[in-house]
Amino acid sequence: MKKLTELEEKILKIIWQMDSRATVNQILEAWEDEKRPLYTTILKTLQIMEQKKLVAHKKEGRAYIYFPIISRTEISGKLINNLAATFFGNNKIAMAATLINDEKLSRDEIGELKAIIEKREKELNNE
Amino acid sequence: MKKLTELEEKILKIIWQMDSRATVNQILEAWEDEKRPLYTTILKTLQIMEQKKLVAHKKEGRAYIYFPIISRTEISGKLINNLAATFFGNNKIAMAATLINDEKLSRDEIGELKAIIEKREKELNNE
DNA sequence: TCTATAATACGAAATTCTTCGTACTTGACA
DNA sequence: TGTCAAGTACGAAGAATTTCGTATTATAGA
Repeated sequence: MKKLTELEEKILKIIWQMDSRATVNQILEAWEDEKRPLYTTILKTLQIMEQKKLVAHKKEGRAYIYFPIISRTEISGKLINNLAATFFGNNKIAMAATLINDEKLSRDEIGELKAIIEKREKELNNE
Repeated sequence: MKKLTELEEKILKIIWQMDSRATVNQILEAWEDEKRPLYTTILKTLQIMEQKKLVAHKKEGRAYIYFPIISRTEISGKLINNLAATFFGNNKIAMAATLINDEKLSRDEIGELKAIIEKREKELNNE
């Protein structure tokens, strides 16, 4: 799977925020930050994304509802791996350390993360 | 700063692997995975990257040596934030959890990560 | 200093992504 | 069932990225 384009990524992000189903107009209304694209730009991009098997649609009432057909986990896993490879010499620990130390996690978040790690440790011991 | 293009990202990755300084030919020789671009493609891209203030060069012997003028931390921080925003509703803990649980970290790596977290916890307590 | 050649410069073609304009289709409702 | 507005289709223009071809420059070595 090739890297997502700028627009593809933004569109998917919004669809996910909308519980993984949205019409063109809903995507348009939910558009964040910079200037919104035209209705037809989003539609056209969705049609291309459909060819690429990133999304599919079904008709509901008058309009099409688009939904992703690749999982968020699948894409994000690939992107995380790519990030680790490109910027951290494939060292995921170094990447996690950046996340922990540079990205201003709060005390509570650090606590949560510790709990996740300890849970994972236990799981590994029981395998 | 806009997202890096495919080629820009690959070129930077290689330069970093080379201790942050490489000639066009060195980049070419170190090219990974898929088919190598032409010499002039890499050169041209470096020249464009220079306009964008991503790299600079100096002459050494007969050839130019290129080096990044943005820090790896700066770029990766932005990309990590973007990834968290796009795929994890801005929840960095969820992203870290994916990294820990899905990306097959070994027992040792988990241990390392725990140490990093505990160190960070202490720092937070002393602030 | 002359020459061969390694290296850069750069415009234009090719490709990919995004935008735009407009034609076509369809369903709600009078 | 006719109309109109909401929605889709789609080709072509525009923009950005990548590739290519060829001209120019410059240094190492004879």
